[in-house]
Amino acid sequence: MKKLIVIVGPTASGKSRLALRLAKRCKGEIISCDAMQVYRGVPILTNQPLPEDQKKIPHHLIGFLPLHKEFSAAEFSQRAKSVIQDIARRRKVPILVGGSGFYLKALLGGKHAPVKADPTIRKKYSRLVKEKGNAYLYERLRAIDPRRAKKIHPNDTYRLIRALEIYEVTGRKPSEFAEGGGGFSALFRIQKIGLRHPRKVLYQRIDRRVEKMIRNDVVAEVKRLLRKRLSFTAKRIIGLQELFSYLKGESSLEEAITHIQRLTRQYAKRQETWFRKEKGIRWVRV
RNA sequence: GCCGGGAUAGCUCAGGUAGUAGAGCGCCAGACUGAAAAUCUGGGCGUGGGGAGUGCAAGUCUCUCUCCCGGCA
Repeated sequence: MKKLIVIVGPTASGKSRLALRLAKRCKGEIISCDAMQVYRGVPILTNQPLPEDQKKIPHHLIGFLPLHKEFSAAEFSQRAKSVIQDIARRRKVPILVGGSGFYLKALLGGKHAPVKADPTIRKKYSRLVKEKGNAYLYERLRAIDPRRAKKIHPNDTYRLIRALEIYEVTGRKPSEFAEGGGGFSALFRIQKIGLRHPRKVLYQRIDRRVEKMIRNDVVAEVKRLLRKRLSFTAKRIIGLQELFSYLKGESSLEEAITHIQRLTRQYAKRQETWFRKEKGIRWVRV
């Protein structure tokens, strides 16, 4: 059976470096599993691997998508599957590297409702929430699919809307699309490596990384995007809004930096929560 | 030096008529069914600046000291 290496861990834990080392040693190719590194034009802001490293080792799913395009776990899963199989066919070792736990789950974890996000439907429900509150949406979901409703908190508008969207598009209960064993992950012998640091060290690394981003002139990178149309997904890149507000004179650079550092630390914490519960990871303390 | 205004959770601050304290943010923990770097949930005993006084009882009233911020000199 073919081997698939998966490297997980919070942001700034050193995943890319480890991946590069492994790839050199075992003729591997790297596939990024990162919701934001897919975008073109933001290599500094999203910490994409350096061009020189990408030249030495083939990297995939990095910096290929224009910022006005939406992206999703679904699309990631599709693309990653074909890239990984292609690598394996060429007798190289695919090395999946990333911090987007949900994307990893979409790829390895199994089935999901085959329903694309529909902006019109979502807009409709967003308006409903504003008018009648999320309790109304929750009751509506409970009426059609109590099983799914039970797993969603009434305040979690995001998931409520998604569940109702699935129902509206397919006419079937969202809970029918239950998780199943993924056919894809069965094709490989998966070896998961997790990177871990003491919390204090990780936070220091994050703070330093943000400072380095500034030194590498991330401000210039972001300035070019000021007047561009950005997709819903791309708008959520950490640091984008903060640097925009600096560029528009609404905050100082100092404030923006502190803010970005904090958001990144909070993100890293959530990533740790996600991966901590994941089974079969060999944890490496760096 | 004088006149005001402050000093309460890590930070910013709320706290009629005195009855041992809350909110936002942070922080910690958790969830996560194809927009996830998102979204959501749970967690607050803190020598109430120091000292003295009045009261059954003081963050809350009185006095005093220390420090901070305005204004006037």
